[in-house]
Amino acid sequence: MKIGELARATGTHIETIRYYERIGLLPAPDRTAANYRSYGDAHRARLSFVRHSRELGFTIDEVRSLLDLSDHPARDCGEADRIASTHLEQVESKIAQLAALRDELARIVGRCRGGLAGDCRVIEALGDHRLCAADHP
Amino acid sequence: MKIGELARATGTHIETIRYYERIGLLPAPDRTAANYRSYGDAHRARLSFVRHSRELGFTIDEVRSLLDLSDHPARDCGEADRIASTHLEQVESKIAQLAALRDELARIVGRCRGGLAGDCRVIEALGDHRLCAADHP
DNA sequence: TATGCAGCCTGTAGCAACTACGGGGTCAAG
DNA sequence: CTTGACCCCGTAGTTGCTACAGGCTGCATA
Repeated sequence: MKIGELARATGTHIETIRYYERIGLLPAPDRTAANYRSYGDAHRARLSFVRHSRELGFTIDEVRSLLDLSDHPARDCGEADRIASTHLEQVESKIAQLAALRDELARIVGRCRGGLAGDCRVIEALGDHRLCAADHP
Repeated sequence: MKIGELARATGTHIETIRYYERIGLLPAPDRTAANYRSYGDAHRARLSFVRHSRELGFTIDEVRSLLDLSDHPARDCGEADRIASTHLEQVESKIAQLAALRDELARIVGRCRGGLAGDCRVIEALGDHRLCAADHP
């Protein structure tokens, strides 16, 4: 299949596919006589793997390691588990961070009663960290 | 105070301060005879405002608008409230997104029983979106 | 046959929001 | 008088794409 088709099949932008090829995340496919990229099912599977991993928030480098493992089925999968677990921890701490942030924002927004910017509690709160209820990032 | 002092006082990198000046977020301060930047309390307050806003996740452009309001106390603060509310919504949806992600990751990680990458459920799950419990970003 | 248009090619530049670096000037202490 | 901490500037790198510009290719239609 051509690049446009692969893009549609995987929900990826054409430019992103070429980008992944450039950075060595996807292998360079064969070319047609007209120099068009020509992909097969293996390419599609690999790109799906990449997209799915990216959607789950893994960095490109992590995806690289995961792909490498997937390419070497005889290797120990402890590394995959470690990458995923570490990432899970990061996601969890990011959630906690954002929750603190949300609380703070909600508190700030709740205090606005309209009127002039000079009296605005939102502006005031932004200027003075001491007005914060709790630590946030 | 000099830039290093301001940096320490606000928990900002020196480069970041210069960057903010370059993009017009902070006014260019006076210079000493040796061409060192020389800051006063107004600068420190403004930088604190910026840092605090950034920590709360506002974009530079949003910070610019908020600073503008803070510079014009006679203006209506509805805009500040709007920016903060919109941002709050974004944070909330980001949290929901990450929570879905966390659930999926936890599910994936939980399935790893060790062994070979070829049999690893983590790798498998990454390759096949259909194995997902729910929609994630 | 001509022509239009979708689709592909390459290479480069842009985005956010910094961060790092190289090569140099300044200043106070020892 | 030299050492080290601090400051200056300008530029390039980071992550993960995305968006051109300028030019082929391939197929359908007039």
